[in-house]
Amino acid sequence: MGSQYQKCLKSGMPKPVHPDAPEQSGAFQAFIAAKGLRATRQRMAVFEAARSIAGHYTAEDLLKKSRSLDRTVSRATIYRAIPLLIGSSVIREVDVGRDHKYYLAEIGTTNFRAQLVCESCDTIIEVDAPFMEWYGKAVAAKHGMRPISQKLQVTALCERCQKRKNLRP
Amino acid sequence: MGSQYQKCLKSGMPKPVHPDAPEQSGAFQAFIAAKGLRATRQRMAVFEAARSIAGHYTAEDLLKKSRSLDRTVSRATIYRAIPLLIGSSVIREVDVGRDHKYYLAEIGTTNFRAQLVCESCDTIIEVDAPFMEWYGKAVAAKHGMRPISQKLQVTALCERCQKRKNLRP
DNA sequence: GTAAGTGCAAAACCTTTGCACGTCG
DNA sequence: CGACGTGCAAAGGTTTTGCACTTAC
Repeated sequence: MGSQYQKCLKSGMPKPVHPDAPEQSGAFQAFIAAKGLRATRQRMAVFEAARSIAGHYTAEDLLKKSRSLDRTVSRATIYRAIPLLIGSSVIREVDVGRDHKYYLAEIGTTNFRAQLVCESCDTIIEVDAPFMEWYGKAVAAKHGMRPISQKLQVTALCERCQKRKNLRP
Repeated sequence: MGSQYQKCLKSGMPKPVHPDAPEQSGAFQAFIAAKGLRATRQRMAVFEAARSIAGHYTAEDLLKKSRSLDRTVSRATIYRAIPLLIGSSVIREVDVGRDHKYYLAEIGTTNFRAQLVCESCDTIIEVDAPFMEWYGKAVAAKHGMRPISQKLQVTALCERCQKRKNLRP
């Protein structure tokens, strides 16, 4: 935590990539350029991979997919690229307290989202919960704190796993 | 995750220790006995330590405190005792996505609690949010899932850290 | 050309586990 | 006694980092 990349992103971030924009790749390159970074072959491969995987995926999934686009992408590059992708709003990080974090292609909604996590199969469903954003901010303010972000996470058993006697798939 | 202890606790758990009961230690021993476990010197030391630390603490904090009561307590014993303490409702686990988990002596309230976490100093404030319990369950049900637990976490900057220019203490 | 970026492998970090010994009942 | 519990140290698994080599600009 707290790597050079994260620090770099916190200060003076150019405006985020707009996920709905048709010229996604161009926007990411713009972000890269604005930060004085370089659009390397590996970075672009990770970017393409990050956009193309459906649903929630792990860093390892991202590595596999990236390597299918560019054989030379290493694990270190994945972990170094992730903060850039988050900073440019290409992906979002979802930490549901499992052993690894999940990532998700950001698709434009700015609404607050809650995560419904199946305890058995780890499937994550995201649901809009705009009211929560207000609620969390109000709670923080009530305690003299300046709100930054919030997370609502419901652990549950999905329909399929309810039928399957709670076995991991 | 998913150790023998956790499995053991999931099935046929005797009724939890009542934190408000005056004879706490006795109740914990009762839990231990009901599970066919043994009330060892180390276990009782960890139990006493877990009850005596104020606020949120880490496994390492618990180890230090336990060792101050019984020099022979090892790190392994701490990690093996934690699921027992959780199972008997002596402590509660709080995972706010930091590198380590936090624990907290359970003090009787059965209300749902949200966590207000200071991003800078990691201080955790717990606030009753009974409405959220209903809300989370409703969201799960709406998606055909059977709710198990939920977590509302607000990351913010506490008053002290707002003044201190966000430096970690 | 030169500084940023990369791959590799080792390190870091909390937590878990295998094993031989200790001890509770 | 005999199984449960313990300490120690090593293993686990994800993420980070040091270093020398590449490469984008």
